[in-house]
Amino acid sequence: MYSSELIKGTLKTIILKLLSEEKRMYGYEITQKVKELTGGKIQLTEGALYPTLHALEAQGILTTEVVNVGNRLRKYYTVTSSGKLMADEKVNEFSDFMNTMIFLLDLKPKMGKA
Amino acid sequence: MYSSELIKGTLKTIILKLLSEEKRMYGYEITQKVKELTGGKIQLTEGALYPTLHALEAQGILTTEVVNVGNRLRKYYTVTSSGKLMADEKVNEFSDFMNTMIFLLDLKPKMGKA
DNA sequence: ATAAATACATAAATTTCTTATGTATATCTG
DNA sequence: CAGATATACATAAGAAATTTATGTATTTAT
Repeated sequence: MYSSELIKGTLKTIILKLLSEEKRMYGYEITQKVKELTGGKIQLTEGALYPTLHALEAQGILTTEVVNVGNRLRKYYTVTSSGKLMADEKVNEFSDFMNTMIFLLDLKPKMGKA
Repeated sequence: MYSSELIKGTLKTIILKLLSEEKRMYGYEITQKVKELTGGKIQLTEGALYPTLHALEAQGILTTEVVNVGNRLRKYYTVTSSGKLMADEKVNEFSDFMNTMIFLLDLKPKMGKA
């Protein structure tokens, strides 16, 4: 787990990127997917996730459909077309930001398991 | 300029890294150096910078010496030995975090002007 | 002379996230 | 089968970090 300061500000970017790829996902599913993809290094908390999803919905970035599974409900989120634009913008901005930080912090590019 | 959300959480890392390289710097100098190195993409605000410097000093991460230049004062900051350790930790953590994000956001490594 | 730059500082307001709490069903484990 | 854990949502109080605004004062450029 990273110190929480670092992760701040990336939540929307992560949500929009995942939803851009996966068609639709529900909140809990997003937390699990992020945990899985990062080997537990990033764990989204519900208290941060749900309010953010609600806000994105209110802005027309996401739409929802509630589905009953067994006896429990799931709220699926889908990105709208403007949401896809925003997802690209956010990812590009973060990418650009990383390059700036690599230069500023004098980091060597790492060719890892990618 | 990046959306401010992104820059959040990187302030201490930036300060400590610069001070680790430059021996000693004063607050205004840090803002100018960051602005210069990032082509204006990151501009530290005084309202964020000074309280953070004060906090780092209170924690023994930085020490200060006030110098009179002409008729104006400059407060120079220097990293202590524990500050150097913290600088390395912060930079390494951010580097690790970036790798995680590159994977999560499916970004291609960019060989740029570096 | 006036504006802009240099150089510090702090306080109120805002944003964003953490922590805590609440509800309810489903599944695993001994 | 009872209790713990996992699934699945939600919100509210508090904390943390930053923005915006304001203040003081000197120096340099126009």
